[in-house]
Amino acid sequence: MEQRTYNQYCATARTLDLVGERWTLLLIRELLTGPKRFGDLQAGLRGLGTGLLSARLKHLEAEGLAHKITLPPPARTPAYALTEAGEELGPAVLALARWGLKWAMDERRETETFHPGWAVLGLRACFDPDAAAGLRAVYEFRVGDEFFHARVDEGTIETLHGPAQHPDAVLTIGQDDFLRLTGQDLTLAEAIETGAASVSGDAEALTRLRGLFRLPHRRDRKPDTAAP
Amino acid sequence: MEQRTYNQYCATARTLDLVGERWTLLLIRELLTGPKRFGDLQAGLRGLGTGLLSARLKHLEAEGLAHKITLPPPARTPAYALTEAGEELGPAVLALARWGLKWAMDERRETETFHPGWAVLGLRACFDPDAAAGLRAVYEFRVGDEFFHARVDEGTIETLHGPAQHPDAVLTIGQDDFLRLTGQDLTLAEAIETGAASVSGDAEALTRLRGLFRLPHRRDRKPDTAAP
DNA sequence: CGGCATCCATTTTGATACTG
DNA sequence: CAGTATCAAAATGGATGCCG
Repeated sequence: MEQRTYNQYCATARTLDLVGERWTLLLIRELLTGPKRFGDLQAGLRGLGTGLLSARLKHLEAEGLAHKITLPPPARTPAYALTEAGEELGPAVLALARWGLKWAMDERRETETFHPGWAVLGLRACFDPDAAAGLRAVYEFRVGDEFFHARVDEGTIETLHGPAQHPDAVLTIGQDDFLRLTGQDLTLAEAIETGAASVSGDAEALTRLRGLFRLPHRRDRKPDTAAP
Repeated sequence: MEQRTYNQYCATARTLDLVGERWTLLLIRELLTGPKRFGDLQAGLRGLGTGLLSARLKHLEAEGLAHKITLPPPARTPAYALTEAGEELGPAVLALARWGLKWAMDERRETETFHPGWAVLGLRACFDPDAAAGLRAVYEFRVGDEFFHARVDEGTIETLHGPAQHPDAVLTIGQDDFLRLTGQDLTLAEAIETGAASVSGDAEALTRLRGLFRLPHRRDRKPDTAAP
C-alpha cells in the first residue's frame, strides 16, 4: 500500500501522503489524548473495521508516527501511542478543529456519534496562551463517566485521557452540557452558575479557568440557502 | 456524493468530511496563492483527472469554500477563488506544511514534480510574526519564470501568485536554488552572497527579509532504518 | 479481548476519449 | 481551453470466521 502518492516535492503533499488517507487523521486525533488500545480506538471510530484499523496502525508504525506499547501494570495489555513525530501533528489537527468549530459545527445530527474526548480536544484547540500567562495548574474534567485532565503551564496546555494525580481543580459535568459548552450554547461561566457543572478545588485556578478558552464565533459557509 | 461521512459530532471530523477527500486540500493549497483557472489547477496537480477535478470544484462550490469567478479583462476567462471560509483553511494547510517541512522533506525523488508556488507557501508557513514587528513591505519573488509577491504588514503576511504592483524589494532566483532555500540546503543570506539570488530595492526591506522566515530543523521520523 | 484473513457489495479513483 | 462521459483498477465497509 501507500503506492498512491501525490508525487509532489511539497511539504503539504508529503504530509498528506503520510496521513491524508481516510481515518488516519482521526486515528491521530484519538491518540492525541493519550495511548489507546485497539478496541478503544475502534469504539471511537464507528465505521472503521478491524481490518482497516489494523492496516492504518501498521502504516503509522512503519512511518514512525505511532508505536505499539505495553501498558504498565496492572493493565499489561497492548496499546498504541504517538511518537514525537506523531505528537507534533497536534497543531495540524487542532487547526482543522478550529476551522471546524467556526465553520462546520451546526446542529448535531441524529446519526452522529459523540465522545467527550473530542470536546476536550476542542477545548485544547481554543486554548488561549496569553490568557494562561503565569498560570500553572492541573484541571480534572469528569464528563459523564469519562475522566480527562488538562495541565496548564504558562502558555502551554496538555490534555490527556484519564484522571489527574493531583488536580488543583475539578470540574464535573454531564456529557450533554459539556457538549453545549464547546458548541457555544453555553459558556463555562453559565454552566457553573446554573449548576450544570460543579466545581471544586483551588479558587484561583477555577477563576482563571473561565478565561482560558476562546471559542470562535460560529459562521455560516453558505451564502443564502433558502431565501424567503 | 458526500454520502461517505464520518458521522461524528466533532470539529475535526466535520472538517475532514468537507475537505478530507483525496486532492481536496491540495486544491485548496493551489487556491491559497490566488484564483486559478481549471487548466492551471490541473497542471499543478498531476494525476488528478479532469473528471475528478471538476467534481471536487463542484463540491467546494456547493459547500461554500470556493466560487467560480470571471477573471477581469484582459483575461475574461473563468477561474476559481476561495471564499472567506476557504481562505481560512490556510492555517490548517500551513500547519500540515510546517509538519512536513520538519518531518517529511528528505531528498526530492525523481518522480516528484515541483512548482515554485509550493515553496512560496512554504515560506509563508515559516513566517515569523515577531520578526516582522514594525515592518510593512511588499516583496516580489521571481522564481524561474513565475512571479509571486508577499505583502508583509506588521505581524501578518500574504503571499500571492503574480507580480506586485509596487514592490519595495525584488528577489530573483532560479527554481532549483529556490528549492534548496526552502529545503534548508541554502539560507537566504547564502543565496544572496553566492549570487544564486539577486536582489534589488529598498535596503531595509532586504535586510529584514533574511530574518522573516524560520525554517524548522529537519528531523527523522524513523528510529533506525539500517543499523551499521 | 486483540488482531489477522477472507469474501464481496459499493465507492472512489485514474486514465482516456470526446464535445462545445 | 473548459468540462463531460466512460470504463477499469483500487480503496473502503461490513460481515464473518479464526486463533492466541
